[in-house]
Amino acid sequence: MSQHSGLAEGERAGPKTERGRRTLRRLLDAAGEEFGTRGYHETAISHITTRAGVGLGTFYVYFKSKEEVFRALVADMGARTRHALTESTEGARDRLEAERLGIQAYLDFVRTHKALYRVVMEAQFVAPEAYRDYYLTFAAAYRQQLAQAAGRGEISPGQDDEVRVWALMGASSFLGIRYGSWDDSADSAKVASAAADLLINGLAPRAKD
Amino acid sequence: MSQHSGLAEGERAGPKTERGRRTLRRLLDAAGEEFGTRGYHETAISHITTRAGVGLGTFYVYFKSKEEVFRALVADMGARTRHALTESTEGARDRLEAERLGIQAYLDFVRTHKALYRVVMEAQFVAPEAYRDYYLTFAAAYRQQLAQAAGRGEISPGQDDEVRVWALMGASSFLGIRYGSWDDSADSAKVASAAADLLINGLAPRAKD
Amino acid sequence: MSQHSGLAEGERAGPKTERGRRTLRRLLDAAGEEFGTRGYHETAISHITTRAGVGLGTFYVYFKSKEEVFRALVADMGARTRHALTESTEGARDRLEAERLGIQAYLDFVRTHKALYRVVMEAQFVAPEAYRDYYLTFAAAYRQQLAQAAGRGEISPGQDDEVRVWALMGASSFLGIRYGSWDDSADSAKVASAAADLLINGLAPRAKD
Amino acid sequence: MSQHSGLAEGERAGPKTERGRRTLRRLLDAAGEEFGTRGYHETAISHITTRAGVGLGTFYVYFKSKEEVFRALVADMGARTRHALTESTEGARDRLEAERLGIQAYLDFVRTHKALYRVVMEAQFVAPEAYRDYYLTFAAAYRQQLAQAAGRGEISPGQDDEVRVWALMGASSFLGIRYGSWDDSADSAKVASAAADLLINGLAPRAKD
DNA sequence: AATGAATGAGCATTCATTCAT
DNA sequence: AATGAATGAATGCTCATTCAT
Repeated sequence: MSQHSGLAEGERAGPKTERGRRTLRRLLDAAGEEFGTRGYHETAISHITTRAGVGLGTFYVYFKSKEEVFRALVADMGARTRHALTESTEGARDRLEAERLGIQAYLDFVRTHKALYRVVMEAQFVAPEAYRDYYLTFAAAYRQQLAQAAGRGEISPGQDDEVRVWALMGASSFLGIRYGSWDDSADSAKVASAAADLLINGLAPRAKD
Repeated sequence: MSQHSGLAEGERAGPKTERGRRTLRRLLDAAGEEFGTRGYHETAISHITTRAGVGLGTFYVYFKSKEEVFRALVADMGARTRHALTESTEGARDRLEAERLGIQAYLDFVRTHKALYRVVMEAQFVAPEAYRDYYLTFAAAYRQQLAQAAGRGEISPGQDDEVRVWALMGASSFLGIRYGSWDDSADSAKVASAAADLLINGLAPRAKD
Repeated sequence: MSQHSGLAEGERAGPKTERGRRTLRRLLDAAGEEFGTRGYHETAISHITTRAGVGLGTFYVYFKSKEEVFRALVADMGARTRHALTESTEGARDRLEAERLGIQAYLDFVRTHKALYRVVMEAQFVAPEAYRDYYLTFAAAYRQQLAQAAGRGEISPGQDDEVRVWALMGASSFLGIRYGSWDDSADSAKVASAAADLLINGLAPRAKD
Repeated sequence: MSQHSGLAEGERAGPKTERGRRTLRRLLDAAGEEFGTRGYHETAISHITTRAGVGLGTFYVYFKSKEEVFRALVADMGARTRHALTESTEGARDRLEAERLGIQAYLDFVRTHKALYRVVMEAQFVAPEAYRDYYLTFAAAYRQQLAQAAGRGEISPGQDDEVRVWALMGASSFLGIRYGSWDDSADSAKVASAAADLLINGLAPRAKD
């Protein structure tokens, strides 16, 4: 689903030499780290190049602008997240189990990629189209999963899949903020379990209650 | 719960004269509009004062810094949102109905306060504590509602109310982005209904299915 | 014909305080000096503000950009030159005498305004429209003088006044470079006399020759 | 007087291989085109090498600096202009006719070499010595022509040949700007005729008037 | 209370030039 | 001969904030 190229789609021909490729990767990593910790506006290009251990001008050999790296990072992050989720739910028995596994995988992913996660969030204001793309791509794939699962009878048909998808993404996203970014001390399996319980069975009182 | 004072809690004593109060309100409104449409970093103090029709220096008579107005705006928005939600769910028969009403009210609120809504979102990066406060305050009240409702048997006890609250806030929040900010053409009652159906009954296949 | 305002036409409302007016004038003078001696591209805004004795940011209180001061300077110079020429030829008996007086006045003007003169020349490349305007305005006025003089029989009608005007402006201009900018040791009256002799009587052999 | 070598006088030994000579020519042509259309300061070496279809580093195999190519271009242009003028006036009956032919040839030359002509003009600010040389060389040759013609009685002796030469060059130069660069729609023969009439017969009223 | 002028730290970006291959 | 990667000095411009009036 993605080769983790680190290169945004539509990028112009990459570096020709091995050295060039190494520099590019360094720059990308440094940018992710800096943007992710200081935020877009507090990050100066010189912060990135210093961290990457290259000269200031070198940055502009690889990127047209500050925004461009940022966008590349967001796209890269989208591909990686989708990849992680796909992998984590591969072994699920059915969609309901996949939901739980997905939430947990997402939490863990956020925890291990805090910096890049922040980049995605900030994209909302720095590169809105990139942010939109991120979630639109996500939503489209998610909807398909839901439709297929409904077809197989694994989940209820629901009233509107687009609405369900956004509600589900929102739930995970906020749990990611609360239990991934802000406080990562909770047991992610338990959080995922409690969340899955809500999303699978709903708020309504159960028979046994 | 709030008188829509437009003044953040903890604000130092307000203006003494009527003229002063008017200037303050103008500045606050202008700031909301500017921050909400151009974003924090693209907004210059001069944009705000120009829109407010006052001199540049006047801004600093009323606020200590750019961030301060921003924070005041976020706090104000939090109070207003809570107020709107409280009002909207007042007539609900039970918690389940309140959920649906709350979602719809939230969507409508976002739609009618797009600019200020954006301010809240951006607070995540501009004034993280304000953003945290916003949701923490929200979450606390929400948890209480849930606990009381569970006590009354209106909803299932669930595994972890903190988790449920964040999942529910996330769902609404993303629906707010999708159907409030990005595309406000959909029927908010239908969206709320579909969302409430998911959150109340869950994804799991129903008896009738 | 001009009030030597130092302000380009179309300038937005000027400074409101006396202090502001003084700062503007200082900036304008400093810019003229710097551009005139180092050239546009070698001049940094900081050179100008340092010379003017104001802070760097102050520059941008009065001008929108580096190019804007430059253009203001060109326009100002145009007005001043026209003024000087008008004055110098006021007492002339007829057009022929006016030509000689004009050339000499022009030489003297260039010599005493070397810096600003250079600015005009460089405008050709920095602000072509300003340069065009400069000469177009000049040419229009000059043509009128010629037409009136021809009507009075003071000069021959000629084949094409536009051509004559440009040839005459070119002649003066180059003499200005040669005897004004490059080498100002020659007697400007003699140069003007020799030039006027050529332009009035032509190259053709004279009767007495 | 020149073989249009494209190489400035004083250039260090040229390329040894045929390939090298071709690269040099390409670079020179590309530089002329770029400098001539974008101007010196807007032209980056990379523009030149891209247009020439060679690598960036290659430029420095052939030129020591950006200014060096520029100067080479100016010198080349001087040689070519002189050549064109010499050729155009070869068949003239006398100096007066040569003047007219020269003006027309100059106009036509400017029109067909707009880019390079701009380079010469800009030399005034980029490489003043080159510009000086250009006109000094010109002036020297012109003076000689005038002196000889005066000796032959073809033109009046005049008061000062240096002055005459500069006035004449200026006239042609400005006509070149006005009717060569800015507006090349006029009939160059007519313009030359009107200009020659002025320069040959002067402004003074004629007998027949 | 109101304001406009002044400020300078800060930053993105450009580009001529060098150099190892 | 050819080149692409690397560099860092240089600079235009923005803007939050201060302050004298």
